[in-house]
Amino acid sequence: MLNSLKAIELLKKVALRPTKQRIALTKILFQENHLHITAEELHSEAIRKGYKISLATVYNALNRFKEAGIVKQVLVEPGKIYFDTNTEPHHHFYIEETGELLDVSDDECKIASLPRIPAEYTINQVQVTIRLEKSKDADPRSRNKV
Amino acid sequence: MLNSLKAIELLKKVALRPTKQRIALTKILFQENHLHITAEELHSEAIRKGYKISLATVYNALNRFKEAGIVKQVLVEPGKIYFDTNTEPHHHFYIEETGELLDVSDDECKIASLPRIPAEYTINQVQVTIRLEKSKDADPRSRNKV
DNA sequence: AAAAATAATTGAAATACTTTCAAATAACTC
DNA sequence: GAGTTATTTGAAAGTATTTCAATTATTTTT
Repeated sequence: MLNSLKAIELLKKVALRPTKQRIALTKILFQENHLHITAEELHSEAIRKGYKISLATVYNALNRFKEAGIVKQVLVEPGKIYFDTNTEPHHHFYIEETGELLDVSDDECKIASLPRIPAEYTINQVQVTIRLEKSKDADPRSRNKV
Repeated sequence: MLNSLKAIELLKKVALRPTKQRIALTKILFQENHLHITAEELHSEAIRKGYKISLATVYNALNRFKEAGIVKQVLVEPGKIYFDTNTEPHHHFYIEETGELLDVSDDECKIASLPRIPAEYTINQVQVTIRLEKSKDADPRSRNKV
């Protein structure tokens, strides 16, 4: 977990007021390992850690963080927004049964060809989501097929 | 638009009772060109065409269609489910400003390398979403600048 | 072709997630 | 430290979707 000074530094760098609540969330979010977390989960974790913060503030903060470019949204499940602290170009495994999200580095998943982009548009983001499910049969030969 | 006989045929093939409402939706959905549509949009379209059908039924029907594998869900916008009548492996352009979804054929977007799949899991689906935005330099005089 | 069994449709209520509101509070500027 | 500006908050509202239980439609059985 980040210390408060580092958290304040990060918030100031992206021109966000380092309030008590944002510092708390920043400390939880920006760890060594990247995180995939919903607003509700982040709120629970903050409360568990003893911070006094409302759910509305967590939603507000995450939206400011997103605008500031320090988190990204990931949409893999209907009606649920995951926030990803990894803002580098990368992709995801999504495990349907558990709702678990795993990072796939840009290196591990290369796109060979992209289609022609419609005129007047530019690419904002290319997202690859690889949806996984528990193998239904024990036969190893049929695994990893597309 | 499909005729009723073709619609009934399709529904029977996937073991769904061909009710009046499902036949109506099937006729709207499975056209020459593939469709990306939300439940609300499909409901409006059905009403506009003169069918008597409730929104709850549209939601129910789309979920049955999804289970039967004749439509697929596409998640590109928070809190909104698009249904795609193209069930072949393919990808999408998503235009942020308009909420428009465009198909990208499998051929046009080739993935060169996939990461190692975690043990005991199989790939269910690989989705590539290419998010587009209107090029910022719409003014021709400002083009080609860094 | 009834009768019995099964499944689908419906409006309304419930749910889940997220945003908005306006008042109180906190953080910044001078 | 006074004044300005932004943030936090609980509550209410908003949005999309699901569930409910009663009614109605469809299929199966006889």
